[in-house]
Amino acid sequence: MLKNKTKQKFQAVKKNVAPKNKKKEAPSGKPSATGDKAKKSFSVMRGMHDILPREEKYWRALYNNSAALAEHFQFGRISTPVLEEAGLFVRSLGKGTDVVDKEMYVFDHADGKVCLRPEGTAPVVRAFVNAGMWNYPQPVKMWYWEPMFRHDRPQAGRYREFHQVGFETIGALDPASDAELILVSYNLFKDIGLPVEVRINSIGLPDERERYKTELANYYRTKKSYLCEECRKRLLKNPLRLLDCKEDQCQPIKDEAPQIVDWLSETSKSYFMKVLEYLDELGVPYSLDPTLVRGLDYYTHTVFEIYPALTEEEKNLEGAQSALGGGGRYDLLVEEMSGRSTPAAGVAIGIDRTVAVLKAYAEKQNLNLPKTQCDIYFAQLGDRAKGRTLKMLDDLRKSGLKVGFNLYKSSLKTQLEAANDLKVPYALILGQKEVQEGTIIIRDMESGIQEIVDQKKVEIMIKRKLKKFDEEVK
RNA sequence: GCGGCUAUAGUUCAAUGGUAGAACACUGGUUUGUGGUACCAGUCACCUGGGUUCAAUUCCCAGUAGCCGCCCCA
Repeated sequence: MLKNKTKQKFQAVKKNVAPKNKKKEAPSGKPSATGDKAKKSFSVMRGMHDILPREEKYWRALYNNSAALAEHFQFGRISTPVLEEAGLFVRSLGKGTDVVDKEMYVFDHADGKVCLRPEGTAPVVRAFVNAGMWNYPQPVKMWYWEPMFRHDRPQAGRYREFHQVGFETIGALDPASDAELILVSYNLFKDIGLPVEVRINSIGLPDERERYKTELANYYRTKKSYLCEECRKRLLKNPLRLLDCKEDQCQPIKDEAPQIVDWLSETSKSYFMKVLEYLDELGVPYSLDPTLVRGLDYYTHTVFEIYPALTEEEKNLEGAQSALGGGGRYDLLVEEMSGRSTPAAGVAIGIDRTVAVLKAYAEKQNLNLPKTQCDIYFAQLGDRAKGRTLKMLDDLRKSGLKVGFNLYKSSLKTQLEAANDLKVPYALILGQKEVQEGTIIIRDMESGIQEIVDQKKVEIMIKRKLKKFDEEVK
């Protein structure tokens, strides 16, 4: 849709421009460069999207909350390049994962294969290693808010350029750090009024997982004739994915399947239990999901995903059924990247996806979105007032007042309509007469009562009125 | 990457084998310097290419894009 709309806009613009070109070029007799034939218009590329000013409040709500949480929980902001060596992800995410095999934007470069980063954890770990952060006080806690790229087939909430906010704790092997990350991500949504649920599981260490995988495959092999086609493929290729199957015929088999928790060592198991204990104490609602096995190779122990907590009715909302975020522990990744064993855990949240749900939600619910509201509106009439208005607007800005205005409308009616839309309690009106007299009108938007005051006193008076207004509202 | 559905104004939707209409939004007016309601007017659209046809926005095919399911994931 966006593509077409953008195209149409361009065409509309072209129409307006066309007559001018004709006039200009008619005398020379040369054919117009723009001509009558449609000129190629540009559209946003597939799977990409513009973030328009209208959506900004949702992005800002999320960003502000992320930054506030990061500050409170003491995560330092890190920003890594969009471009990385392709090998970084091949080694960290693992060959055979869809992200690496099918979805990376890879380019040949004189220095070898480079790519647009498909995720945030590997670059952060790379930066950790490069900067020798072992020498920092441990653990090192970092957060990021960055665009990511994956060449996947687009869908609602699934873009080729998307944004993630992520939190990583490197250098701590402590169930409390797992719980802290879950708490931060949970609050990220909860604070702005979006209800979410946490699904959690533990996938232990690689050798435990391998043993389980064998066991799971053995179990499924005995039921092979009852499986759906897709599951038969999974059985050969990636047995863990059998747990993702949504086919009805496979459900009973899935329900009876061995669960990974039972194949974990005592140490792994008690680590997981401890994480759950912390979550209980924090009051973070979670559900154990034995079928949750995340796709990236680097995960160990705790894995979790965050889903919007939707009612049956809301599940039909566009793109609302997928995970908003996910993460887990990756104790072996730093060693894989550097040879130095360092435990770590992290979480990544899909911002575009969250914004989509937030938008759908905002229509029904009262969300804690930042107020872009103005304190007052400044209406002006006539050329002389316009010049004075700019000056006064600047003075009011310096005094900390948020002022709505439109210098390019001359009708007072229109300007007061705008003031009304902004729901400001007071409007200032500056016309020719007021400019001459050095005064300005303060209009009470509710009662319509107006008073004429000296321009020099307007700032103090309006502040006094606003204070009084706020008290009355409370 | 696979399967399906869809494509008309800024948005949400209509109608139509003879080039299109509403609501909301936007601009202006009724009110030559006064909003919240009302009324009036105006601007803006048939995704692209090919085929069938006297004639295609409409039917057919392809492309493209979006959405849904799968895959995967944020």
